[in-house]
Amino acid sequence: MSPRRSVADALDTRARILDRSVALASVEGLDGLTIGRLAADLGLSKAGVLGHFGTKEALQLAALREASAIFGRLVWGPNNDLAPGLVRLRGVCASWADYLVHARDHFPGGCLFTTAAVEYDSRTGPLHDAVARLTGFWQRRLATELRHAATLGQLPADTDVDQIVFELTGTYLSLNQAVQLDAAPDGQRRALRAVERTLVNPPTLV
Amino acid sequence: MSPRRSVADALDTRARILDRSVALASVEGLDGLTIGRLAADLGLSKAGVLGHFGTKEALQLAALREASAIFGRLVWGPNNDLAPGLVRLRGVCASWADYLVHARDHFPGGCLFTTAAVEYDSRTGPLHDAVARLTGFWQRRLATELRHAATLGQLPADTDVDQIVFELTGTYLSLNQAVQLDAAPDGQRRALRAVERTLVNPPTLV
DNA sequence: CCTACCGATCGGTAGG
DNA sequence: CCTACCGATCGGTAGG
Repeated sequence: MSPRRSVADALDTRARILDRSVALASVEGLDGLTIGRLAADLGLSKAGVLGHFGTKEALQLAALREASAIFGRLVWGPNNDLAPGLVRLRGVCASWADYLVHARDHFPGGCLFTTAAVEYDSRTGPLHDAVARLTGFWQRRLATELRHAATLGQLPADTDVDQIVFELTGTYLSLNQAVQLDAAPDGQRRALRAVERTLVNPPTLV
Repeated sequence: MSPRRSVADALDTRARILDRSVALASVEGLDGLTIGRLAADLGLSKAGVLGHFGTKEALQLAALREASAIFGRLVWGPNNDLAPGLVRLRGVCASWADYLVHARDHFPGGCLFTTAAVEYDSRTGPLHDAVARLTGFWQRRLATELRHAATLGQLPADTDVDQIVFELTGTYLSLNQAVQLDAAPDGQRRALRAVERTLVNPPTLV
C-alpha cells in the first residue's frame, strides 16, 4: 500500500509491457515494435519501458518467447492428459485450428509465431536463431507424438514422420493465411480435413 | 550520347530502383524498405529515388507488383504452352518448387510475395488490399486449371477444387519455410511428394 | 520509475 | 536528377 514500488509491482509492469509487445508485434511485426509506441500505450516513459529489458532486441526476444509460451499453453496444454499417439495428436490438431481461428483473442494480428518465422527467416542474428530454435522445438514435439503413434501400431512402422510434419506445417500456414488475409470462413473445416487426409493415408519411407 | 538524361535513361533508373527494392524488401520486408538505404545502394540522392514514385507507399506497391510479375514469369511462364489441365498443373507445381528453392537468385531473402502476404495480412490499407488481390489472382489461376482437369475427366467431376488450392497453398508455404528458415535440403522432394499425394487422392465435395 | 537529452535516421519538400 | 533542408521519431543514455 506504500507508494514505493515493490518487486511485485515491477514484475506486474514487466508483464504488462510483454503483453502489449506481443499484441503490437502480432500486427506490426517484431521489427515494427517501437519503445515509444509501447510507452505511450502503457502510460510509461520510454526509459521506464526499456529499463525492464535493457535493449529493444532483448524485448523482442522476450516477446517471442512469450508467444511461444502462449502457443504451448493453448495448443498443447489442453491435451496433456490425453493418451500419447494419435489420440493426443488429433487433440492438438483440433486445438491448433481453434488457436489460429481465434488467434485475435490473444494476438490482434494473428499468431505472432508465424509472423516472426517469416519476418526473420532470411536474416541473421539472435532473433533469427531464436525463431528457428522455437519452430524446431514444436516440430520435434510433433514428430515425437507421431513416432509414438507408429510404435503403438496406430500408424505403419515405416511411416515417414518428417513428411507428415512437413504437411501439417503447411496445413496450418495455409489456415493462418486463410484466416488472416482472406477472413475465409471455411478455413478451419478445410484445415481439419487436410489433417485427416494426411493421417488416414500416411506417407511411408521410400 | 548527350549528357542530358533521356526518357530511356529515366526508365532504366526506375527499373534499377525497382530491382533493388524487391531485393531489399525480400529480406527486410516492404515496411523495412527505406529510401535512404536504396539511395545509398544505387548511388542516388533520396530525392532522386523518391521522384520516380512520389511516396514510399507507391514504391512499395510497385515493388509488390514487380514481385508478382516475377512469380508469373518464372512459375507460369515456362508452362504456357503445355496442355491445360493436369499436365500444365504439374508443370506449374514443378516450376513453383524450383522457384522457391532457387528464390535467392531473384530475391536474396526468399519469395517477396510470401513475405508480403504475412507482413500485411492483419493491417489495413492499400498494401493489404494489393497483397490480398494478388494472392487471390494466383489462387484463382490455380483453381481454373483444376476445373479444366475436372472437365477433361483427369480429376473426378465432383472434385473439391478449393480444398486442393488450400492444400497446395500450404505445401508451398511449408516449402518456403523449410528453405528459408531451416535450409532443409529435402524440402523440394517433400513438397513435390505432398503435391502428388493431394492430386492422386483428390478430395471431393461433401 | 522519471525528466531531459543525445546523434542518427526517417519520409518528404523546396527550389533548381 | 541534385543540394539543402524540414519536423518527427528512432533506440538509447545520464542522472536521479
